[in-house]
Amino acid sequence: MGTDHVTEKQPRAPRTDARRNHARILEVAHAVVAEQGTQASLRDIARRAGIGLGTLYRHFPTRDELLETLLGERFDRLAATATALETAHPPADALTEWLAEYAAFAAVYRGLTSSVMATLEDETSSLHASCLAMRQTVGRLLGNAQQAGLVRSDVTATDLFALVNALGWIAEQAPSLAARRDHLLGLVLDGLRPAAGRP
Amino acid sequence: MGTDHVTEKQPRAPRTDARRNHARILEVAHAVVAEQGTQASLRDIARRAGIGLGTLYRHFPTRDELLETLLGERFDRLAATATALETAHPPADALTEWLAEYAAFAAVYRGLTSSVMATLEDETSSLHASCLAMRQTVGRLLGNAQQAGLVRSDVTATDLFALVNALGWIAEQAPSLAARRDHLLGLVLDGLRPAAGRP
DNA sequence: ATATAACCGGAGCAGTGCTCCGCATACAAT
DNA sequence: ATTGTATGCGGAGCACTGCTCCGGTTATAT
Repeated sequence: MGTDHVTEKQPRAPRTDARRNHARILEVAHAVVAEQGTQASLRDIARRAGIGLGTLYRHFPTRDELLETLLGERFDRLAATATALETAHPPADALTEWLAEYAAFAAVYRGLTSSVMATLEDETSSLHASCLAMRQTVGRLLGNAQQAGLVRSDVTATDLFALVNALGWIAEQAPSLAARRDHLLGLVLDGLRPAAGRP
Repeated sequence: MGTDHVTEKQPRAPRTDARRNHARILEVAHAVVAEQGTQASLRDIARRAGIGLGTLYRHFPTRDELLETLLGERFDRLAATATALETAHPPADALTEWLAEYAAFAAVYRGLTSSVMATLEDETSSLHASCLAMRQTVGRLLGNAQQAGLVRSDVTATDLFALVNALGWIAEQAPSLAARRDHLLGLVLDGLRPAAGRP
């Protein structure tokens, strides 16, 4: 049973119009989400992409799936940034710098923080993997800082992630608070430093 | 122009059915909001109260108005608690104790934190007044703690409110995080303490 | 008993997420 | 070039949301 040609089980490549629509959806979705946040209307995205709603839903059956494609790469890049910072900076600097970077990113995509938190909780989410990977990478930075005695040992990566996302949430609530984002981040980070006579 | 009777401009008391519905709405709304959070469907509330949607909207033209009646009293009580703590405890204890109380309250009403933050920003909201009053009262506690040198002087009441609401937000995101709420509150509070050689 | 102001309740509008399926079409085989 | 069909398209439709508007009901004062 061996046909000469490569006709094993090629499921046939997607049609050109499908590929075109796929790309167009991502293009428009990026713009709309940057404008209106992760809660943007999918109908609106379809309309602005000049395609039918059904088409959008076939390409991305759930909102998460769309966000995954939209954000997955960014998350991976943030994880890579963490790894880079790990070798190039002393532990404490690496951690604070990454957190600042993440906060800046969260400022662009409104609603991202909620999505991330929900995703980390929901294992069936398609965004789960990339979020978890990112958290684990940051967990290494945290571990380094703790080993160096620069961060309290009773702080988990989950804690840290929750806090930095909460700061992102604050910034989303009001422009005036967004301006104080760095200040608040500083306050929180000070809370993570070990004090004399504490674990 | 002086009629003997008291017919000056009495706008006439509300009808008994109106009073009954008003009370019933509040009763049901409390239950539903406690169950489903502040984003509960108003249609659902009307349905469960056994009244028409129009009736609900006439009694409370906006969601905020309903929440105001539902939460205003609680807010006032929280403000009163703050005043009580101010005289009964040393500055730092008073502040931390109040914050813990607020966090506990926020845990009951899901979505409350978002409402509060939005309300503080929106002066036209009917909840604005009570929220602002509460924040100002807490601001006094904060001022005392700062004067006693127990809290950094560059922390504003707005900062503090944002942070404690953010902690409430975290707890809403996942049950597992709700369990660590007090721990996270501790972390944040440590960040507020002044360090040597800092303002 | 009656007049009427106050009140009730739901139909209706515009929006949302999401499903389903008849029809058009890109592509392969002839 | 023609034809067959798998594949993809797009919108009608369902169930929900917040909110408005108004014809019919009813409590209350006369």
